[in-house]
Amino acid sequence: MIRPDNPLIVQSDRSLMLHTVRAVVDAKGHPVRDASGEPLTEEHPRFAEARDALAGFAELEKSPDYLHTYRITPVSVWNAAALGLTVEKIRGILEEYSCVPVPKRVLDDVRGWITRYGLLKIERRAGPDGRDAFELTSDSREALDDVLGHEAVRKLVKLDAHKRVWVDALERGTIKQVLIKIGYPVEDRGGYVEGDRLDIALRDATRGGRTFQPRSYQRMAAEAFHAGGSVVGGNGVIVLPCGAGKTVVALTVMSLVKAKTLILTTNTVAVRQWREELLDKTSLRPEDVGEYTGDTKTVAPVTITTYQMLTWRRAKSEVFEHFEVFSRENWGLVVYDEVHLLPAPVFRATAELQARRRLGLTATLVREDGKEDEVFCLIGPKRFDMPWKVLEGQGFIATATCTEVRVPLDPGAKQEYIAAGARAKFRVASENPAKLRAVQRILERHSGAHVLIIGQYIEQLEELSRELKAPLIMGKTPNVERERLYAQFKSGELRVLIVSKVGNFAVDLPEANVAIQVSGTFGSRQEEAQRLGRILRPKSDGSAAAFYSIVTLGSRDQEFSEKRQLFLTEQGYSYEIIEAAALEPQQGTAK
DNA sequence: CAGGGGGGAA
DNA sequence: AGGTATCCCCCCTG
Repeated sequence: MIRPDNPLIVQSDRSLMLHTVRAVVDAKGHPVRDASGEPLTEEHPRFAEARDALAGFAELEKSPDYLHTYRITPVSVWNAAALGLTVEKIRGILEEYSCVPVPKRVLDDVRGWITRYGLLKIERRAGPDGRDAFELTSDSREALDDVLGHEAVRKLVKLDAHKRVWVDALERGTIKQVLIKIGYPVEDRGGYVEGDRLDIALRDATRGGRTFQPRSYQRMAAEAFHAGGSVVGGNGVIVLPCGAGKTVVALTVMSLVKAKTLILTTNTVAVRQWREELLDKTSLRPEDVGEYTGDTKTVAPVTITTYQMLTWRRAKSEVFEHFEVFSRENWGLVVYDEVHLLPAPVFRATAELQARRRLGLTATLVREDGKEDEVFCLIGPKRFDMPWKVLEGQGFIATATCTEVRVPLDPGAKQEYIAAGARAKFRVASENPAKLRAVQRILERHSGAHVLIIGQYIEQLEELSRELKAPLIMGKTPNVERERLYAQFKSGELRVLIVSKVGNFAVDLPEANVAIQVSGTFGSRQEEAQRLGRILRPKSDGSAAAFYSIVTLGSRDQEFSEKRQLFLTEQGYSYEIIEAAALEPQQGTAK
């Protein structure tokens, strides 16, 4: 039933336009105007539910005030399909919110994609020589012939006399990468090696003296990953907001798999935090958990390392030396922390790990390099997700307000901005000295708060550090120093901490409740989400968190800022936009 | 053996 | 696209 007052328009190019507001009309249907004659608008009553329904299978592309644009993409549909969304359900959602008939072509495209997912399967067969062999199969001979028509596929497979298609165990990952590129996401039913057994349990009242229970959604996520046993389950991605406790999901999965585990993460501090969590919340003893980093190289039944370690090569060498060390161990599970950041070379290493269970953890499945399909085929599809606002509603992550503060370009920097080339303009605008004053006003506004100031240009951050007399943590800050400052911040001794890109992720600072972003990496949606994530740990007093993004009015900085906000907007956060002047005390009450 | 500096990589 | 920061190893110093 199509209703003309619905908020959605579905176009045949698979773009979706969603109205965020509608005009306020009087009883006669005339627009109501305010005192100055401007027509009044109100949030469209079906906007929020439509936005939440679309988030399941479409990606937000643009979010100006009145009209949000989404796009339905193959990977977004495949991830939805992995969670059981069907063409009929998608049709139902589109028709529920659309104000015009849904073009048949859109549904045909979606049907085509969903049909192709799982049309090709990889099955394990006992080979003649007793070794495992893998067969690429399909109920559709036509589909098999179609992919065999591609040179890249033929190079990776062997056909036998019965025209059956065989894949070498070493090419199991590569064939999936090639096939997804030509539109065939394979269902890998090849199963896993079990790995060396490791007795690991979550620490509970009877074991450690202290009670620890995963939250219900953490348990659900772990079980969704594990479900299906040794053939279907056991690989894929769990998507949970920052601060929702993804580590605990991994620990729960480990207690289900009970095998040697390799954990890959982004940096050394994260390695240490993983280790502490493992020792705190599981039955593992210190000697069971090894750190493998630049500082310490211990391989233990549970080993934690960084992505860069995994792909490190000697100059001009082809060999991943450390990866070879890990290859010798019989892992039953590999955990990919912050899987959206997986560097491209890790895909190559991961292609060789297809026989191991693989758990990806992330807050945002989006990447800015468009390699979502590689994550999909090498780690696995999305197995579980939970919208940020749902967890916020249940009190598991803090309520947060987002504010974009627009600061005019400092007069002193104006000439420089005009003279700068297109490339340099972004940097000049990002480092706008006038941002300092806005930061100071925000600090006054939140006088008792624990504030993180986050930016990407070291010079800018050093300047802020001098002016605000607050310490700065950046790449060259030694780990000891970092840990000292983080500890001071946690204890409350330190109220304001400035961090460079180091602070983007994997830093657990439960007390932080205000974040001020002064510059960022171009239009990175995931970076914006990570930075908001720094302040989402629920506060002991249940208070709200505040996120500020300071941008230079009318500049490249402001344009990129719009792009950065897309993911969080998709999740239901809305940015209040204010001018810097509104932060000044004398005008503070005016709204 | 800890810590700092240099160079390379993605 | 855009460019910075970061992390790794190795070598040096005391």
